[in-house]
Amino acid sequence: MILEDSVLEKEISQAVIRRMPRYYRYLGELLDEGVERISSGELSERMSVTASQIRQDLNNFGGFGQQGYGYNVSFLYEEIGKILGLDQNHNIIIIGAGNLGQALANYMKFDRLGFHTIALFDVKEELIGKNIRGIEVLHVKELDHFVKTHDVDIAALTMPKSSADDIANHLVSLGIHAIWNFAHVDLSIDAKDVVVENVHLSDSLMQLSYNIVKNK
Amino acid sequence: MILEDSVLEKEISQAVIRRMPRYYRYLGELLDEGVERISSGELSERMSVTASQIRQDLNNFGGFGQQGYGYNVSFLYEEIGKILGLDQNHNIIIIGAGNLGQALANYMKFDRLGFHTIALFDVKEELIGKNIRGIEVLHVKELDHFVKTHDVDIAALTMPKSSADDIANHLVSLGIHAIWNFAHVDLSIDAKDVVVENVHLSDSLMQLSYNIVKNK
DNA sequence: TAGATTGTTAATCGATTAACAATC
DNA sequence: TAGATTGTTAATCGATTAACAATC
Repeated sequence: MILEDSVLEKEISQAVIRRMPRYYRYLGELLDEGVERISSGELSERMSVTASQIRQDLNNFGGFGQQGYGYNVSFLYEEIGKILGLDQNHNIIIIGAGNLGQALANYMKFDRLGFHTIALFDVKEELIGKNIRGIEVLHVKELDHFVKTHDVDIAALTMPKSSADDIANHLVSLGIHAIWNFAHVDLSIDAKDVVVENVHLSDSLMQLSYNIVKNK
Repeated sequence: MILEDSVLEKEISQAVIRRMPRYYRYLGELLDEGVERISSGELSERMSVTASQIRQDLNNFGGFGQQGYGYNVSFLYEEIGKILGLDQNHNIIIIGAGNLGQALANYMKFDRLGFHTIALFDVKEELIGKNIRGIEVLHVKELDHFVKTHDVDIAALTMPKSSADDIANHLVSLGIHAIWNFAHVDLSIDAKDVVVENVHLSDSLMQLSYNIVKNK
């Protein structure tokens, strides 16, 4: 039974996953425009990808379309939302209440997607007690107690890289399984069931820089 | 001659480019540790990639190693820096002086890499005149004059998505060729010689969310 | 010199695109 | 029904890995 499951369950490549939020975004726009149905051909033109890729991508998760008709926009939007886990709520804590941490806490867009920041943490006394859209900045020494008494799904690391690895491993030991890492390091976490998503801003800037120089 | 050039010039894939900043980061660490030379084998273990990929990647840009010896850390570090354009200065302006814009302006790390923020722009009166590490927040109405009188290499867009596309195209018309886009939209710029690097934070969060749900 | 490790070619693997039968 | 468009298989393309001759 277990064997059968693992055999049937085809792993979906991260290349596909990376494209799903973009589909979700475009379908949201179509929805706003009042478009009811769309074919892979039309969508492909809008998004500058091949229609083949769209159909192939979607069929990793099931047949959401109908021959001769195309895809129902609102249905597909909902389905991709479910695939991405947007049908459930995710509580976020942010470690590092500097500008970046505060910026993340301020994004109302994340709330609309089901991601709710419930606390920020920092070590700087002048930040403790500060309130961002009703979200309080707490001292890091309260982290353990907070995590044990709240439902925390994601920890965003927006503190300096020097402490990132220690904090990350500590959070994992507290039972956190998902880390959104903005620190400029690759975290070394041995636990196998922890997912890490990196946002390396300086890497992104260097990529841009490469393309600038190449362009000249 | 032109034909010959374009034939010889093999386009390097973005997959390779995306890995270069990571090599740069690890080499920087080795440098800090005082390591003088490293083989692709040792580096591959540290970075959890194949030695083959490292050699293949580097050889897109030239032979930086030596048979029987490996790679000289500081030389390779310098060379990758050059490839990524870190041997030159890049002036950045940030459009949108909210938390995210301020966070970017505050990153001293970028300065160390040669990326200097020289101004922020916003429309909110309460932000105008504010000073971040000596960088002033100006009103957007001064944008044209500023760009014409300064050497601006990169524009970072950290304002709401509603105005992102208009501003982006306006910046391009002012002669800016590189955009670091944090707005949650795909910019539609027709100019062919403009490079855009997107940082879609909500896409990143959704990817994380997918992996959380899959993990359960 | 012998040993180590690169640079590079060849083999494999995976992802994208094309094609088309199934079907609404 | 005829036309449109999907779902899916097959073909192509590109990226990764393996292998090894070149050479320090």
